[in-house]
Amino acid sequence: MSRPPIETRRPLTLRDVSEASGVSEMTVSRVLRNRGDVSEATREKVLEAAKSLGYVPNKIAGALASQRVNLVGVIIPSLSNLVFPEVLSGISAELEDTGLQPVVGVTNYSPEKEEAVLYEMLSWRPSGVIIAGLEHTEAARAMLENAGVPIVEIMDVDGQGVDSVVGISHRRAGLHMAEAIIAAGYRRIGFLGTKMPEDHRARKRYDGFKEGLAEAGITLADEEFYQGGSALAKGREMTETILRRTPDLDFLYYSNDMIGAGGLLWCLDNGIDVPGRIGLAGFNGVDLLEGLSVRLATMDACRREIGRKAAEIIAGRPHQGLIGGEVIELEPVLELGDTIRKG
Amino acid sequence: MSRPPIETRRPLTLRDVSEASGVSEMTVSRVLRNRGDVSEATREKVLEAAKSLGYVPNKIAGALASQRVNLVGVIIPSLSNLVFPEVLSGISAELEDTGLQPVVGVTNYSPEKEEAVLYEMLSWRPSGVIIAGLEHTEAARAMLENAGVPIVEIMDVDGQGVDSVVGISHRRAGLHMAEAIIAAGYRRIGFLGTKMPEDHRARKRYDGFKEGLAEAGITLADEEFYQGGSALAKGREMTETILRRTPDLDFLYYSNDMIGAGGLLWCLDNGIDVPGRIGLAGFNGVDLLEGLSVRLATMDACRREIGRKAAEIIAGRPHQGLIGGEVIELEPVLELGDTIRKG
DNA sequence: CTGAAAGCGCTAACAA
DNA sequence: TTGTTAGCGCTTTCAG
Repeated sequence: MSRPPIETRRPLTLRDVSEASGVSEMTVSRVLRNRGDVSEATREKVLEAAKSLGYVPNKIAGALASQRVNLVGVIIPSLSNLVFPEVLSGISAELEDTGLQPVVGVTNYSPEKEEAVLYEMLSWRPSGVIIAGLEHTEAARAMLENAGVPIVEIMDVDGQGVDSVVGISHRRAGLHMAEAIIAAGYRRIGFLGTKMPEDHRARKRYDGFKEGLAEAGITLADEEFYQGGSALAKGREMTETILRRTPDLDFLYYSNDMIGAGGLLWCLDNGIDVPGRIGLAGFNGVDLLEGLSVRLATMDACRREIGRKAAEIIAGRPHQGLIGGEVIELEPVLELGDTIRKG
Repeated sequence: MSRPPIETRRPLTLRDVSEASGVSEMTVSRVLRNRGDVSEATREKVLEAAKSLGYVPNKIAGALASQRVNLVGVIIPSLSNLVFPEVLSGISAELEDTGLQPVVGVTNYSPEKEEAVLYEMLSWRPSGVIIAGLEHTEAARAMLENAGVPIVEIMDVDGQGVDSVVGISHRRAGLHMAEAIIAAGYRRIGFLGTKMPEDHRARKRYDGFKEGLAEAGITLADEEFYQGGSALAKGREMTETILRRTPDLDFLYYSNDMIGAGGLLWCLDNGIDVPGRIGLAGFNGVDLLEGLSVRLATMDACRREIGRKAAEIIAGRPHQGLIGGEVIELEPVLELGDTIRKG
């Protein structure tokens, strides 16, 4: 079933509206942007002409002329990670009434791809850039430094940012989780996470976690890593694997909630007493999982809030002058749930 | 801890590279775009100058001059629906090597927001637009018709598209699910879904489902709708509610996999025999859930594939001439899983 | 309140 | 292989 081709006519310009309304291009432009004083009469004439023609302004030309682009570049590692759509949603909510629009680029956790995406974004001369993480290639870092627009690095505060930074300390998140686990009396502790050298935040949590254990004179009893696949399913598998290998583990710390939920479900299916026989904890506070009958212990990473604050910095910067260099550290909240023994 | 402000120097232009390399702007431009023949010697000179200056081309100016924009507008209702990030991922994969870049706009299922987002997108004169659904405001439809670039409406084929269409028939998806359920011997059937007047695809599945039941002389025994909140949790709640109200139901059809999974978990927790006492089915084939011990019956909506095909149409159009009007209907695959009785 | 002129930074088209 | 010229469609600036 095919229909006649869309006709490719010349796109309408300001001039068309100008001619149709008998008003100069300049005045038409003023009306369409709500700038300067225009008499109500001309205003209406113009608006009507524009509407009846179906005129859509050309922002390319507008941006070139005004040297102003209402776009904010947002660079994130992934859209399937669940965490990032939430950050995005915070950004998008905060930007709602500012006239700014987020443009998303995805890097798949590849520094090279990140560099390429950043280059591409900067070539559109956005009003600001929000980028996940503090670790970038040298070239990317140079681009960020020279972009001449506000840059906000998000998610992580453990390191040195280029301009502003909004996030949590993943190192301390891991450390605090270790402390809570030890305080609850667990001693034979296993770690389960992703095998992703480029997931710096997961790594920092891992490091912080081990640090926290070390403070209590404990070392990780076992660990297990995975790559790709459905996180829930991987959580099951890994849990089975690690418990088979090291049966006396009494706690499993998962580097994210999805694998943690998989592990939890596996334990429940297999009649393992949680948190009596074994305790579990994840990371992120994914609300997706709120419907589980047993609530997994986790740490909320303040994802929406991070998005909001980052967007706020970009949107606010022009007003408060180009200050730059804010560092906003949010405090992740430990939620004990039902998978860590109380007292 | 604050650092000195980012210095706001004049952005570099082609002219700066031209002067630094002693080559004309035009030749610099050619080198940077890999266009036309340039001697290896000049080429290297230019590249080095550009790199050492840290020059990033201005696509705004480039796009205006060349009347070409390597952006593809993608307009979707939501990023938290899980389905859409998957579609996006298909689009982004297909566009990978075409030089085209997706730009995402989110409508929150609001037709007015969709109209606004579309207007905004078209004002950047993208090379094409991919938009979810066939239902738009009159103004939005007019914009799509007059955009002068390929338009692909995705997800749904039940209705009349503006240009090309890639999707599945949600009506028939619902209908087939009804047939499968009846064939398995279930008779007292309940429906659980979202209370979203603007989710036309869910509505079409609902209609198709009832149609399928009607063919067998059956009517829906009960139904329950929800709005907002964690889908998994809502699935639990609604399942409890509907079964309390209508205890003799022997099948529950959920309008998406997440609430379906919530219902499944509730049944398992409450020792209800699935699929013996009651059968369950969802919709979407969300791999996120692959780790459940009992696999929910579902219908894969071919989300990545839809994204791929849509992007392929946009990317391919310039080559095969502006034909327009393809309609690609994909066939959702019924996956019986473990929650529908066999035979 | 309205209009005219001069670009924004780049590329198409042509000339050398 | 390289350079020159003339815009792309809009906004800034300044003059009426």
